[in-house]
Amino acid sequence: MKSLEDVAKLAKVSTATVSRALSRPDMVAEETRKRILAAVEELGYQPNRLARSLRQRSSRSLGLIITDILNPFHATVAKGVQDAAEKHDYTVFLFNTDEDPEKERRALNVLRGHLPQGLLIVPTPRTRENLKLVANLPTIELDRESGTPGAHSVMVDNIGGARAAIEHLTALGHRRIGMIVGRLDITTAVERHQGYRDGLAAAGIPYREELVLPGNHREEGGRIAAHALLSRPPGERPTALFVGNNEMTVGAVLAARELGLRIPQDLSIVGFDDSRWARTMQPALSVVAQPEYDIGFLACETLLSLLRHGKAMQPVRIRLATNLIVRDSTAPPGHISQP
Amino acid sequence: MKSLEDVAKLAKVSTATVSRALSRPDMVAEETRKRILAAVEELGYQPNRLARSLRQRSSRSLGLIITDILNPFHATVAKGVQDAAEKHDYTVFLFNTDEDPEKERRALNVLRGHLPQGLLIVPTPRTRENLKLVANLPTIELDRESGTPGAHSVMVDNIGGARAAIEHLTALGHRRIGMIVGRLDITTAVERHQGYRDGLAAAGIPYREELVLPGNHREEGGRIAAHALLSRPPGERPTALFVGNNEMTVGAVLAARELGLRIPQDLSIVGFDDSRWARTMQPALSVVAQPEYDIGFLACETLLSLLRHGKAMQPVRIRLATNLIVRDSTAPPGHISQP
DNA sequence: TTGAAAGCGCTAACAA
DNA sequence: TTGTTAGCGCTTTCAA
Repeated sequence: MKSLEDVAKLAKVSTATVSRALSRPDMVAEETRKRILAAVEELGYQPNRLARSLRQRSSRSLGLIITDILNPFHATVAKGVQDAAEKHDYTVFLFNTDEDPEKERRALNVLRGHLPQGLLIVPTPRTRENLKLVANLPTIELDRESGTPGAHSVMVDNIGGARAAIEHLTALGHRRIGMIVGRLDITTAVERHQGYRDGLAAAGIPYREELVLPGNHREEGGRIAAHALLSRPPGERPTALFVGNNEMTVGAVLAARELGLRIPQDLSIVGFDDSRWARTMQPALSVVAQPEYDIGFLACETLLSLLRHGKAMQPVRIRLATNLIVRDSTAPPGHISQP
Repeated sequence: MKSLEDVAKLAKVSTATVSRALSRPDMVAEETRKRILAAVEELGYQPNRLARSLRQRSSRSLGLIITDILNPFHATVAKGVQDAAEKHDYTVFLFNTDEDPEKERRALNVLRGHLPQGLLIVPTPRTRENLKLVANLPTIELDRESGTPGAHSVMVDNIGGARAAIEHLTALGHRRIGMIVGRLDITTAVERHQGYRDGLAAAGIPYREELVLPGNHREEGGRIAAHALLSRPPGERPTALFVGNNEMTVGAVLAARELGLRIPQDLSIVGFDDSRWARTMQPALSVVAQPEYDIGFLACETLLSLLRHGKAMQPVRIRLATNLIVRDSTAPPGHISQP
């Protein structure tokens, strides 16, 4: 690796001048600058970011901690973050927690050593505690909230989205609507559950606990919960299912198939979170779509602007709208009599 | 941030001793070490990795450059890499090129400034040239080859996988088998094409150029190519399609649907690369599965072992086996007469 | 507009 | 076994 000194020698100036030529060009004479840039070019010089960061006591980098890189939702969020960061010449350190608070803790500790300027994080249930490891690091929470007082966040309108899904179903005439909710220690699940209740209330349908089952946010959890709900006696079985995230929706669809229920004739399904899978499934799935990419992009832009303008601001809490996309998995109930 | 000096003061030793206590514990007296660790604990000290790396002139980090984080194949490879890296306490810098050589160049330049110890890269068509930016950086190519002489690589047996797919189809009785091949400037596409030819040859079926169409590795490219192949006159239309990657397979299935072709009655399809989509599609898709996770994990392990044992070794070229999974998208041709 | 010099936090000779 | 010291490559006073 070439260093500033190599460039300085070649351009016959001091290292200080080279440094200025690169980071504050207006402080260097036109003439000198040209000479320096030529030398940089000739040597293929790239600044050593470690040295720069060490000296400046902060690096042009951000941490990004997500819970599941294999989930297309998170992968897309990550892409939004990366694109925004790259635009501003920031490097992103990506960590994956698999929803494991212990992995999150480790990630935060490693991250700390890299002196990032800020952090974007999809919280786990212990994030509030873990964030103490990086106190004072400007942080934005994505998708969910950790409950940290004064935290910034970028989320979607989960309540409104869930409510829209339920209103769509009640408008079709469904009265017995089941929900596969996520883990109730994750705010998105709680909010979507709230939207479900609101939607029922708006249609004057009483809330029935036995129609709501938790799932672990994975395909298998959705499958098991759906099996339980759909195995209820004929008159008790939900005619429609609202599923709290993309992975569990896959499980629910598989369960319906295993039980020989046709969608939408025997069962209507609305999932949360769109995906190619939902789009190309047969029948194509009605879903509450989220602006995943925007969540990441906007969160990153917001964080960077927080960094620029000092962080003595009010907490930023952004809620993006969701979008109900009606496809072919929803129809009036009893379209064809139940088996 | 606390520094070594803070710890040293608290433990009443020199910074050098603290440094040793942390990185070479056996060089420090039991007694002293305990005192130091207590101080570390009390202060919540985390080493500044920038300073350490600057001093050691190399950081405990690796670069990972993939072409499309939104493609589950790549996301899974990335996860394999991350898991292996984490196991050895390495940090991964992840960059995404979107198959754009210019973005790749920028990524390499930024990466360079972070002094990574090694690089894992899914090449683009200009990687061979771009890699000059990081000459001497131990590098392993994943999934594809850039053509750099002496390069290390971890790939799958594309020829064998494709051949197995074709043999499966010919065994079912297909004679007119179309292929949607990828971009021929990417080695995987070339190899899968070769496997296709080999498979045909093994069954004594002549190769027909007009049955092979390129695609751009995206869903839309697959759709367009499939449309063209499947719109041929009845007696000329392929009875089976072999598609060169996961994204294009989605497009091919959509095209078949648009044309009213039933799978597998009217058309058999085999895709390359498994996915949840392929598994839960109806009919479930027959595919050549790749060990995505293992590609990443093994490549990372290999890179780290290269780093440990010096790099004066022979080029490492690992080929992992693929696995033909027969599901419901393949059947004998003319099962039901063509429309 | 430029240069000299100090120092970011750490590690690694070398000395004790 | 421990401490002293120099220095990784850069930025940033301060002085010229």
